Amino acid sequence: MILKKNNKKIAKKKNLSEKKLVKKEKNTPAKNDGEENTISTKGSVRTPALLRGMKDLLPKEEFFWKTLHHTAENLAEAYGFGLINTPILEETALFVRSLGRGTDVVDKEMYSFEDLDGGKICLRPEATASCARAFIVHGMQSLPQPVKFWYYGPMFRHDRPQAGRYRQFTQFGCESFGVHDPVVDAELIAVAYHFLEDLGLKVNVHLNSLGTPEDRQNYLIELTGYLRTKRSYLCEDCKKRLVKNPLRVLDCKNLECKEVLNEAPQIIEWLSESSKSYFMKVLEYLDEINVPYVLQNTLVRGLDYYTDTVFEIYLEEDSEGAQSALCGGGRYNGLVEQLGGRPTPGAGFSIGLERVISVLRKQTDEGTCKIKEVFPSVFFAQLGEQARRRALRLLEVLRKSGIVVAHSFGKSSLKGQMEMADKLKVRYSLILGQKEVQDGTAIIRDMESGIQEIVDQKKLKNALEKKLQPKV
RNA sequence: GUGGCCAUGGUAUAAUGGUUAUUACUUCGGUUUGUGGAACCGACAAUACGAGUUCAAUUCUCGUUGGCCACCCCA
Repeated sequence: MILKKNNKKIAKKKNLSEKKLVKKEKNTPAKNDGEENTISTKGSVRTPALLRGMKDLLPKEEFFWKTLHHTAENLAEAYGFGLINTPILEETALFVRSLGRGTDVVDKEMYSFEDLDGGKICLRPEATASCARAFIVHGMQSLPQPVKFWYYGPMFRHDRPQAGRYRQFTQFGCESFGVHDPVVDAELIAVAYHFLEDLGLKVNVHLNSLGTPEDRQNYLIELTGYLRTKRSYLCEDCKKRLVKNPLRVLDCKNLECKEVLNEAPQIIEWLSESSKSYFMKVLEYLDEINVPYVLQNTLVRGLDYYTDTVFEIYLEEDSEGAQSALCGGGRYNGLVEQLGGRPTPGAGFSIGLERVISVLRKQTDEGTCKIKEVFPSVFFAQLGEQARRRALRLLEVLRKSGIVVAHSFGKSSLKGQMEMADKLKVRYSLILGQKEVQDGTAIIRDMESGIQEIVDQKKLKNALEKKLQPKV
């Protein structure tokens, strides 16, 4: 059918030049596999597209990812967190019960579907609930407390894609279960802060406390009461929020709403004495370990499970941009119980790595990025079949001694290989030709000065190590 | 989910209701075959998809898909 259509189209273009006609015909599929849309301008088969909001991580970005992973691993382990890897697929109920019905994440953004056996499952939209589940399932309440996890992996939310927002994204996060102590909160904030700081980012920690669920409930009543009296001044969105999730009115960006909020009751004033002093302790500990922070009494988090301390970390400059929240987290003392475990306090944070990388890339363009990519410092050029064989062997030796050597066996001309060496910006090239193979030597060429020296193949490794040592 | 802007080779771009779709970078090959950074030459390679208007659409219109931005929300 499609074939017919195409012919029709070609027939229509009867005044096309012969050349163009031939080209078009070449692009016509010889046969159709029965799939729809198999026609493409590029060849006879339509290339399946990248799904919306998804992203391929290409080798040119790998370096960032590697750095982030190392940084996360080192930091988390230094603070005594143990790696946990929970499945990407979970029971849908896990998130409905923890994040709460009525939150956008659960209501609109979950990739949930029916399993082959009829069970309701979904792609995890976050990892905290999974950690809590694992904590319960593996009876970790009988481990020495706190139990500290760190995780690193993909999360899924069917949101509308935007800069710094993908449907599959990667989070690094830490969770700490079993201890209700301000030190825990402070430590988590410190880890998140240092992670971003280690990457050379200047960030601000925004901090608030929601108190106990009772505090929150009392405050909520008070706040809703107040907002109702000012209802007519609020924007449309906030009117909806008033019914659905009044706390969110607090961080509305609308100016008139902000004005209304100036007079609104402050959550801090509604905290119980113990919550208040708990929060003060968190601040004191942060001062103690020199983590700067900003109090933000309008900061509430979108997920239901938070209690007491909540925080977000933003990039210091350009705090506009809705996507500038790099990290979010807080305490969730009721979570484990909500999921059917023994009452267990907990706290954690997670960092959106795509956002971090987008900042790092911007800095790289500006030349202010702290992270620098390491290139191979040696290139191996070979000439002729015998040299190629010998080169393979020598490369093994060099690889085992940890020297990163680039090569391009695909190119046969020395000229081509030298061009490649130049593009890779290596410091030295090794040249091995017919002559060298016979003499058992190799040429080491300093790419900057062009000076060459002939070295015995057996001494190649040592010679290179020596040359590379001082500058590295 | 709502609104705005956008869609030309791998990347970045030019142009046009009509004949060979511009240019640069990248990639590949070459300028006497064992030496890179320069110069020159050549090759590969694009109008997102579908429909409509038209003698003729890459250009105009609509739809789809995708991207960016803002909102919502969140990391």
